[in-house]
Amino acid sequence: MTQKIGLEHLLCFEVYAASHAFNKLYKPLLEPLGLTYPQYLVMVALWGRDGQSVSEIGAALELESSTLTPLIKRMEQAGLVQRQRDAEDERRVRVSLTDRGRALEAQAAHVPVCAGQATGLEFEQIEALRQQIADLRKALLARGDSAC
Amino acid sequence: MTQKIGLEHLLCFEVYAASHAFNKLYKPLLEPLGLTYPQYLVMVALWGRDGQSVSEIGAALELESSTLTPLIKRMEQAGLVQRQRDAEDERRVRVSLTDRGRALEAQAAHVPVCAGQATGLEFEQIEALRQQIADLRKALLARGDSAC
DNA sequence: TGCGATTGAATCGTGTGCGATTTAAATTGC
DNA sequence: GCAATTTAAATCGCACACGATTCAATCGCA
Repeated sequence: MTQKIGLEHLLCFEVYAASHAFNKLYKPLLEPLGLTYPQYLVMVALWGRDGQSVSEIGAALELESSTLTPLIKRMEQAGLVQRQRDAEDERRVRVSLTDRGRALEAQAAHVPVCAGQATGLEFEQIEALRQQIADLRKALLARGDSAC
Repeated sequence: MTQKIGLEHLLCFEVYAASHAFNKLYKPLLEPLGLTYPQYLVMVALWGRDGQSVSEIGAALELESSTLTPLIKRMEQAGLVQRQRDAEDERRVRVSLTDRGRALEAQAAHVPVCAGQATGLEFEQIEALRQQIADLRKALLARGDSAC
C-alpha cells in the first residue's frame, strides 16, 4: 500500500504553519505602526518604488486586485497612501505614499532586523532558505496547471 | 545606513507567497473532493486519528477554535464529519468521520503525490526543506514573545 | 463542600484572499 | 474609424484566521 501521510510529513503544511507563525511574530511589531502584515508588504513595495499601480503591486506581492483594492483603501483611510487614476491610462490607479507613509519607513527600520533575529539563523542561512523556498514557489506556480 | 530591504530579500514574504502558491496548487486537486485546503488538513488529522476534540485538532494545525468551529461546521454540513459533546467532559466536542469522510481517504490518496511532483524535488529534498522550515517555525513561535 | 480559577467551544468583529463578474478605458483588426 | 477584444480596477460572495469576549463545565484547594 501507499504509505499513509500525516501532517508532520507534509511540506505544504509546514509552509502554511510557518506563514501563520510569521504573522504572529509581525503582529506586535507592526501594531505600533498601525499596519497589518499584508499592508506592511505593500509599504515595503512602495518604499522601494513609489507610485506603482495596483496591478504592479499585485505582481510584486502575487495578489489579485480583489484583495488589494480594499486593503489599499484601508491604508488610504489611515492616511498612509493616496490613490489616483493615471492621467496616461485612466484604467490604472497609481498608489503613492503620503508624507506620513514615507516617514513610516524610518520607524519600521527595526522590523526586518527583529524578524531576522527571531529566526535564530545567520544571514547566510536565511538567504539560503529563502532561495530554496523561492525556487519551490516558482516550481509550484509553473506546474500548477499541468495537473497530474 | 542600514541597508534598505526589498520584498525579494524577505524570508517572511517568500513563505507567505509559497503558502499561497500551495493553496493555488491544491485547489483543483481538492475541488473534486469538495474540500478546501484547511478542510483537507483537518481530514488528514482525522484520518490519522479519528474522534479528536476541536482543541486537539487545533493543536495539530496550530489554529484557534474561532477558526476551526465554523470550518468544522461546514464540513459537518457537507456530511464528512460528525460533532458530538464528549460524555466524559461536556466542554469537549469530539469530531468523528462519517462513512463518507472515511471513504474520502482513498479518493484523496493521489493528492500528496501530485503535490510532491509539483515541487520538482526528490523525496529527500522535500523532507530536508520541510525540516528546515519546521525548525524555523519553532524558533519563530518560541522567540515571538521575547520581542526585540 | 463550596467557590474562585481554569479550560474548551463558540461568538463577534475585522481583515485578508480568491474566483467570477462587472464596468470603463485602451488597443487591435479590418 | 469603429467594432471586437483585451486590460485594469472594483465589486460580490464565500471561506479562512485571529484576538477578545462569553458561557458552561471542570478543576483546585482551602
